[in-house]
Amino acid sequence: MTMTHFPAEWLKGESLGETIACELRLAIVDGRLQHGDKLSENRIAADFGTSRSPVREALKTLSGEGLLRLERMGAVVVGLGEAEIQELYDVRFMIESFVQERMAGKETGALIRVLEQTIDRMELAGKHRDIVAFSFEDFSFHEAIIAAAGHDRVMQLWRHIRQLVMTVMLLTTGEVFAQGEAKVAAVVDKHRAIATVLKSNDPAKIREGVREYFADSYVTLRNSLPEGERG
Amino acid sequence: MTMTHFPAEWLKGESLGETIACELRLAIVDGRLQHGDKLSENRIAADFGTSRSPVREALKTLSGEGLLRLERMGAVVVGLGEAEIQELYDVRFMIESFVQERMAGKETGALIRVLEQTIDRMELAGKHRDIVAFSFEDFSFHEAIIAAAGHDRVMQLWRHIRQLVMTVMLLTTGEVFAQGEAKVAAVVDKHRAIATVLKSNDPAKIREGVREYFADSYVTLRNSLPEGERG
DNA sequence: TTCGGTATACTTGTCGACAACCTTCTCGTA
DNA sequence: TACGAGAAGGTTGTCGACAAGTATACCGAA
Repeated sequence: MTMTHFPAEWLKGESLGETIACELRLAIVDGRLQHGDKLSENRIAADFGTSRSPVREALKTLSGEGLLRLERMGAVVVGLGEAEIQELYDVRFMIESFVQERMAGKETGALIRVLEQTIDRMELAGKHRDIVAFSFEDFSFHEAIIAAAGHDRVMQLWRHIRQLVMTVMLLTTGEVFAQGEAKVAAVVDKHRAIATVLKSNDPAKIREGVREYFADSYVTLRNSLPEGERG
Repeated sequence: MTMTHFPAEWLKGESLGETIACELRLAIVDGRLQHGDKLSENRIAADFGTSRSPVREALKTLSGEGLLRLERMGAVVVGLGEAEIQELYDVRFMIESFVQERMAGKETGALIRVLEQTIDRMELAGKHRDIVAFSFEDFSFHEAIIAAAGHDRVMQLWRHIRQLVMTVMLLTTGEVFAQGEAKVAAVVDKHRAIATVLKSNDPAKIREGVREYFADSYVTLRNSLPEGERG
């Protein structure tokens, strides 16, 4: 699954800086840019045919996502190896645990409806083998849950990793699709399970459901990336 | 406690963009810039006597910290009211819980030594009534713990709020000092308690210690800001 | 050969300028 | 008066240029 360009419809209306950030992010996540590579603003600006300003903005964004470090002399790629992806799942787990446990007492009817719609669209995208649509719905599912908590500052944390999560999902979805329809269906089911425990409004069930989801996700991921994809 | 300028020694060697970010951050946190205020890059650049480039960088940074929103037309201040500060404590609690529980099994000797040194310096700064030094040690204490976990991505999350936390500490420390020596000593003791539970290496004790620390911190905060300080 | 110093090329931080866009105010018209 | 078109001012996104600082390469001397 080679994906040399970020889906154009995902960055409609975005600024040049955002676009460059998305392209560079994808290049880092899929391994075209590897750990230790040094990037120069001038060089990237030349590659993209822009001035340094948007590149500068993009590098700052990516640095904020932890994909690279801004040093005195050039930006060095940190990359996203297996350990880093595990860490990303740790953080997602931490955030979703916090958010979902916090939602135990609240009215979740509206959220549940949105989630079920999202899952249906996800299932449909799975049938059409539409990687971009599928991963987008997957992403939307989790973002909807986090947004529903109404915790501005946790939402802010999420904003710092959302694009990265989206990009990682885009690539892992490709791997999942390559493993056949059963695997795709399993992913859909996992989301239905989350929606179900959320509907139960039982804190213990929710906590366990989230824990299970992420434990399982990491296994899926680990199987998806047998050896390549090192960043 | 009016503090119209960010401590100069904290931004020695920082770029103009960082400096402007720190000054604006302080202005937002201490309420000189209030919720809903609109900021213009041109205006701020004129105020600071710089070009728009560093201002732009600063606004992006502050937007990343959630202190303002970048809209089509100007940046609008989100501010830091009581609810937002509570949320900030939520996030700190979430991060430190994750980090400290994760540290239960590890060798913490080196960390403990650093923490004890830090607490000693904190106590000394308290005796000298040195607000800047005291809050800096307070900040260093928590950052040292988080850094010791060795979890790059959680550290990355921390980076997004560290400056904000530092600024909030700077102001709350002023309030604490105003409440007399006993209160200052209590804050020092709370840190000693954290170091102690960490030394115990007992997960349950650690979890409870962290919980207690933050529960207490929020009470302290609430008492510190009786009605003013709205952002 | 190895070490020290200088020149060189490249890097970032900052600046001022311009174009495209949005908002708002004003003015002419119904 | 009410309303719509258009001008005017303000805003961001992007650009190219310059200065200051740093790593590197090179060259001469010991």
